[in-house]
Amino acid sequence: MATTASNRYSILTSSSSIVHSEPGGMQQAAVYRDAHTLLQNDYTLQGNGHPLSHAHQWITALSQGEGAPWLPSPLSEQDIKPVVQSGREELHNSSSLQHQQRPPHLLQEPHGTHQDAAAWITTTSAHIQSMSTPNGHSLIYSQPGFTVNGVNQDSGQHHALRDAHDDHHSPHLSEHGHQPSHTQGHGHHDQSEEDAPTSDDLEQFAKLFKQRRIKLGFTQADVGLALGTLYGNVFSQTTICRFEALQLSFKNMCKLKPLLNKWLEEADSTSGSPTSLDKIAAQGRKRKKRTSIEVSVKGALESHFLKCPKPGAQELTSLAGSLQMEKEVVRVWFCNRRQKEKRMTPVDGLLPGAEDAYGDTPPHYGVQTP
DNA sequence: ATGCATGAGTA
DNA sequence: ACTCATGCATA
Repeated sequence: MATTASNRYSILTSSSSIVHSEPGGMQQAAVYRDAHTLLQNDYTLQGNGHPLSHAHQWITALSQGEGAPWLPSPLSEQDIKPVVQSGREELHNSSSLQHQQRPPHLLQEPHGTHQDAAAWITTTSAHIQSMSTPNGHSLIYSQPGFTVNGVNQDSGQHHALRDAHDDHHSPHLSEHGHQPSHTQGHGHHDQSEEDAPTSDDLEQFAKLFKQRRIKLGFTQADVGLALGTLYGNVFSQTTICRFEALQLSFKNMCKLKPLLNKWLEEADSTSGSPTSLDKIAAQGRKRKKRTSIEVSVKGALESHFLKCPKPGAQELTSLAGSLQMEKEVVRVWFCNRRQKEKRMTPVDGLLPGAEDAYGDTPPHYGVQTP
């Protein structure tokens, strides 16, 4: 049974009024970017040339009536983000908005042998492998070849311990240093510039950030918008939330930290003249309705994941078939699941013995969730 | 706070 | 086809 979900996407969603016009107060879509470097997150829409990369099944499967609702309209269709603001603060400070960031550090994927063998930090410590933190803290998350030794903590004035995590997997020995970039022999905490933060730094910062943010009375969504006005990069509540919860990849955390740090400074320095303002109006992107997978099915997927986190196309098909789900949904589920494993705060509930049986998921030690 | 989803960039 | 960054929609 359990075939309730996974079929039927609400095709009755919305009237197909594609075009929209901003009646009334239409504000300039603040599109930063004019002739500068762009990053990645700026959806440049044009009326034509839809990025219909992959029209998947749901379209063909059940979209004959008049096209799947989530499909971009064949005509005018823009996809900007509908950033709706809370509508609390409508102050506007004329901050110079600039667009540009791209931290010169943080190398890209080395993709040499292992896709994840990115060697970021590499502190100049002597020993790398002491996961058993005597202090019982220091979040070591060994992801792709990133070694950090959070030994020697200090400033015993914050969180004592979160949980009794005793099941430490075997402290695998990582390869040694191979990144003669620039050794940063920092003996103390100091991470405000462009240096590779350690996972500990990130954890610290995230915590502090959240605290300050709340103190200042901002919501995660507010921050996301503020970042947009400050740097031209808008972020959603989701992202901010994940940052605070350390649910992003290490690399991603590193990228966001400077931005959030800046905002923090701005925020509390100008704690009187709020910032924030425009929101890019957006409208709609027709998305596929979020399919909710039943718990029972999830369980099944989980099981398969433990066995084989990377099922082949064939396996996906059969699995999907037996579960009566679209293959795409299953595929995406696995993708998302894999991403979870790569977060700084790995998913809990890992059974002992079943580790990286596929040589791609390095064991991670990490604890979180206060 | 999270689950499912999209898309750009890669391999 | 997969990873990675990111977010809409939802619990």
